[in-house]
Amino acid sequence: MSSPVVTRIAPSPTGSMHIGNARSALFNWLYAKHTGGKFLLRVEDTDRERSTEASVQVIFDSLTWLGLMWDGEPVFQFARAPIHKAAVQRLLDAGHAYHDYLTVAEADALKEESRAAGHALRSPWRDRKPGPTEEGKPHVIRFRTPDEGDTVVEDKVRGTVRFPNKDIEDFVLMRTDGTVIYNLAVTVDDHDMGVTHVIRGEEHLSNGGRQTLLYKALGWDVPVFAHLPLILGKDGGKLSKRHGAQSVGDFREMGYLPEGVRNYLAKLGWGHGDDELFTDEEAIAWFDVVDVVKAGARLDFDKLNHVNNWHIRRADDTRLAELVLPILRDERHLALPDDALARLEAAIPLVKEGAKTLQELADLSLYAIKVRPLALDDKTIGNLTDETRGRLARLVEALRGANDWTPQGLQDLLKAFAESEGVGLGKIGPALRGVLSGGVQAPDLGSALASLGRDESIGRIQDALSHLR
RNA sequence: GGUCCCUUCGUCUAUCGGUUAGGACAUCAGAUUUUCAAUCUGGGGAGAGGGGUUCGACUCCCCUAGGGACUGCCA
Repeated sequence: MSSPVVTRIAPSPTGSMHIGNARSALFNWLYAKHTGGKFLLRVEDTDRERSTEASVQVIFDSLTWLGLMWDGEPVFQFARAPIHKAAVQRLLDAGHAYHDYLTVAEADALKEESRAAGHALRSPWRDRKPGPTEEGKPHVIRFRTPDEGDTVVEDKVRGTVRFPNKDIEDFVLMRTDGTVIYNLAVTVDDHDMGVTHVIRGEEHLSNGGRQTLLYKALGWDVPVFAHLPLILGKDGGKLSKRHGAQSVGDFREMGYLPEGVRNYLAKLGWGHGDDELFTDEEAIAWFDVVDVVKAGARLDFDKLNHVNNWHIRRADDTRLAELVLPILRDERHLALPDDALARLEAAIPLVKEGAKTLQELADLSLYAIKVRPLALDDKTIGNLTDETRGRLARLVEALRGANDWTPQGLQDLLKAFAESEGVGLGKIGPALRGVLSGGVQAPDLGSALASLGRDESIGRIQDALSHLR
């Protein structure tokens, strides 16, 4: 009965993709998936200064990494300039727009006057035909905003929002150089792309009024609008670099999983009862724009960490190992053994419960990929008393004979060994830990031994016993 | 200045006129302990203020205060 939903994300290439933009993309994606509709991408590259090939690529990369794949080919706004111009001409022909020969300075002065008079800018040129002096002179084309009445935006999250027309200025549609302005381009493109639901940041709410005016003047159906609350920084201010992260790339570098970011972002400004941690399938099944919250939300890394940890726990270990490996190799410049990937795969399931990010997962699994002989930290060296050395040597024998090389089996073996030595585990644990890990974090000893394997474990212990005297 | 939006624990939120105002993160205390975590148990913590409407308001209306967006020949 109702036409299929079409949503879109329309970022402009600025060199990075803001996380707020990413959330808009997510909500559009979720809503399209939820309704079985389409999610389109339009690159707003009309600002030729900033629109480099590289910054366009950032948009593709950011969305791809986030797992928000768009349907069909992306639309490039700049390429549609002739269509935009035709729309302006239609507006001109219908009397909804006019040529304005005011200079920038004159327009500024007039805005001041209008403001003082209690209304927005209305150019004298709206009812004046260019004379011989103006013919051929540079000028802009402005929209003829109605003087009376209100423009109403039926917003899915904010309800009915009315803008008095007298307070909406005769905004520019086409610049002196013949290129069109944002509001015109967006309206024409959204219409041509068949967009049914415009879901975007709250900063566009007042543009919703101007665009509604354009849709009506052009004789088109107005799409459903839904304006999302802003994402704020920890201090409640606008999210910026000083808050630690603001672009999709930042979050990626900090070691967040795309599904973790999706989950957290979805929770930021939208909710489904008490559900906090969920999969994409659940989010898609539950999502609806009418459930979006109105107030701006602060980005909280503690909560993000918690959400991300949940997704790391349920992520595939091979995938995690493949993500952690380059961090260790390329970011930390560590020399890795040939079987590094296999070692990481063995270690990750033992340590991932405590990892909030991939960076932490790298810290926690670092012990596993160290190359023998390990450099020992001072604390461990201090622990290697003659007494302890004797015990470790005897432990090596016990390990050689171990027939249950599993975390639990080895845990039991250690307990039994400590007992046979007549001491508590605390007497041998710290030294063994240091010798096995080289001083970095490692899981409990049974798990550490199990993940390292018999040869590597015994080798590391013997290295310590022989290399240090 | 004008227009518009917003306002429940520190943070994200639930509540859709009747609840001891619920949950999550964070925090605090305890348990556990071979590092760091993780885990378990328990605790503290909220309706911006003022008026209405109503038998009854966090919930509806108005005012004030505070925060934010827009007010570009940027998007």
